[in-house]
Amino acid sequence: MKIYNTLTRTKEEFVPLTPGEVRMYVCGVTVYDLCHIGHARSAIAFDVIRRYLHYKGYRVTFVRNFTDVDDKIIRRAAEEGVGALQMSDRYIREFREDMAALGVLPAHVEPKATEHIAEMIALIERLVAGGFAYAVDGDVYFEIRRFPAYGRLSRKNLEELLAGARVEVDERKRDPRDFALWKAAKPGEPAWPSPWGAGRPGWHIECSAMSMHYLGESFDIHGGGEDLIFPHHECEIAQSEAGTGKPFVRYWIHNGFVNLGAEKMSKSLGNVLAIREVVKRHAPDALRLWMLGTHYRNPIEWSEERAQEAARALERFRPLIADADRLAPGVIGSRDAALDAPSDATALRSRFEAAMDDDFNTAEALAALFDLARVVHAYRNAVAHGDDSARAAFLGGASELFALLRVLGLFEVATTHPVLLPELRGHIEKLVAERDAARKSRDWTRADQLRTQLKELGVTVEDTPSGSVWTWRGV
RNA sequence: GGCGGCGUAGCCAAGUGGCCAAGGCGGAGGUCUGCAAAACCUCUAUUCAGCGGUUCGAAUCCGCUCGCCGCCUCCA
Repeated sequence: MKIYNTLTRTKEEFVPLTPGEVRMYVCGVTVYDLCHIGHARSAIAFDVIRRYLHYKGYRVTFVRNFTDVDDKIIRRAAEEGVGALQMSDRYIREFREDMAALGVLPAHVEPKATEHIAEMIALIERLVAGGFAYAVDGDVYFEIRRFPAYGRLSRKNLEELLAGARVEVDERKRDPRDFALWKAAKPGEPAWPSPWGAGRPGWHIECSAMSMHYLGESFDIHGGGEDLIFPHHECEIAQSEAGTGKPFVRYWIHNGFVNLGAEKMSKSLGNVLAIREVVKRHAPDALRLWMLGTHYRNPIEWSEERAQEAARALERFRPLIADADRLAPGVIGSRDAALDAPSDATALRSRFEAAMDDDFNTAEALAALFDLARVVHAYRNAVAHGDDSARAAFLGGASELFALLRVLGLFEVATTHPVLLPELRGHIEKLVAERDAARKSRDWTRADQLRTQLKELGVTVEDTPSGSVWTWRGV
C-alpha cells in the first residue's frame, strides 16, 4: 500500500511502526461555529482512510481532537455573552451531530485541548529546559533558529519567511518567526496556572501534546486539511521533535479544499456552506459519493448539480439491495453470510483494492464498483428471467459489492429507507395486490390507474416475470 | 516576490512512458415489457490547454507560452 507523504512529496510504501497496527491523529475542528462542507470533506476523507486500513486488517487507533480554547472561541463567546467553555461544548455537540448525519465514525479518542493542559505544560517545560523555548512576560515562545529542520514539511525557506513576514513584529520575540507555546492571560480570559503565570496554550502545542499522549512520541499518520501544513503542522514537528529528540510522524496526509464557485471556502471570506444546510437537501450517501469521485488531494468544487448527479449514480446500486434481500433476507447486511462471489466479482474486488492501495484512490475504486454493479445487475436479470443457476452468483456478487461499498462508508445500513408506518405499508400492499389482480385480468387501464396512485404515495412498482416488486422512497 | 498545484469527451473525473485513454452524469440507438420502470447491449475524446523538444514510443518526461487556483496570516 502506498501513501502520498507531504513530508517527502512522494508516494511511499506504507510501513507502520508496529506491524499490524496503525496509530493516526487528525486535526479536528476549532469549535466556535457550525461546521461547513470543507470540514465534511476532511472528515470523510480520513473516515475512508481509517475504514480502509481496518479493512486491510490493521488494528487502527484513531484520534481526532477538539480545539476548545482559542482566540476565536473567546471572542465569539464574549460577543454572545456566554462562557467560552459553554460555547465550545455546544459546538462539539453540533459537530458530533453533523458527523453522525454524514456517516462519519467517531474517533476512538476525541480529546479536548482544555483537558490536556498539564501535558502541554510538561512539554513546554521540556522545551524550555532543552533551550528550544524562552519565556517573556508570561508568554513562552519556541525559538525557530534552534530547530534547523523548521520549514522542511512546508518547504519554506527560512530567510524568505522572514523577508515575507506580514505579521506585525513583536519586539519581545528573539526572532519574528518564533511562535507562541503559551500565552499570558488577559483579564477575563480563560486561564490556567503555569510556571510562567496564568495563561493558556498556543494553538500548535495542543496537537503535539495530545497526539503524543495517546499515540506515543512517534506514530504513523497525522492528517488534516492542506492549509494546516503551514504553520500548524510545521510547528507541531518542531515542538515534538525538539522535545523528544525522536521522529514525530511517519506519514503526513493532507486533503484538498472544497471550493465554492471558483473560490476557496473559508470563514474569513464569509462564503461557507454549513453541513447542516446541505444534509437537508441531499442524502449523506450522495454527498459522500460526490466527494469520493475526486481524489482526496485534489480540489473539488461544490455545486447542487454535482450532488444531484451523485444521487442519481447512487441509484445504480440501490435496487440490488432490495432484490438480494427479497431472494435471501439478511445476505447483504450480515458478515457471516459468506457467499462465494463469482470470479468476475472477485476480479473487481482486486481492482478495488489495487486502487485503494494506491494512495486511497477512491475515484478509481468507485469505477471498479460501478463495473461490479453492472456484473451483478446482469446476474439479477438472468434470475428475473428464470435462470435459477444465476441465483448464487447474483447473491454472492451483491454481498461482495455492498461489503466494498461499506468500506467507503456507503450503504452502511443495508436497507436504507425511511421508516414505513405499518398502516401505510398495509395500504400500499393492498393497492399492489389490487393492481396485480387487474393485470391478471388484463385490465390495463385499471392497472395503470393504480400505478399512478402508488406513485403519488412515493411507490415505484416494477413488473418482473416473477411478480411485481415495489419500493418506497418516502414522500 | 517565494513555494506548490491544476488545465483530459457536453458536464464531472481517474489515469503520470507502451494492450482499444477508467468510471459517473447527460445524450443517441437497440433488447426486454400490455404499457412502464429498472437493467442489459452498442455508440458518444484518432485524442489529453497551445507550441517546441527528449524517446523506437508521451496525456504522462523536459522547455517555453496562455489560462485558473492554493499556501506564504486565523482557516479542514
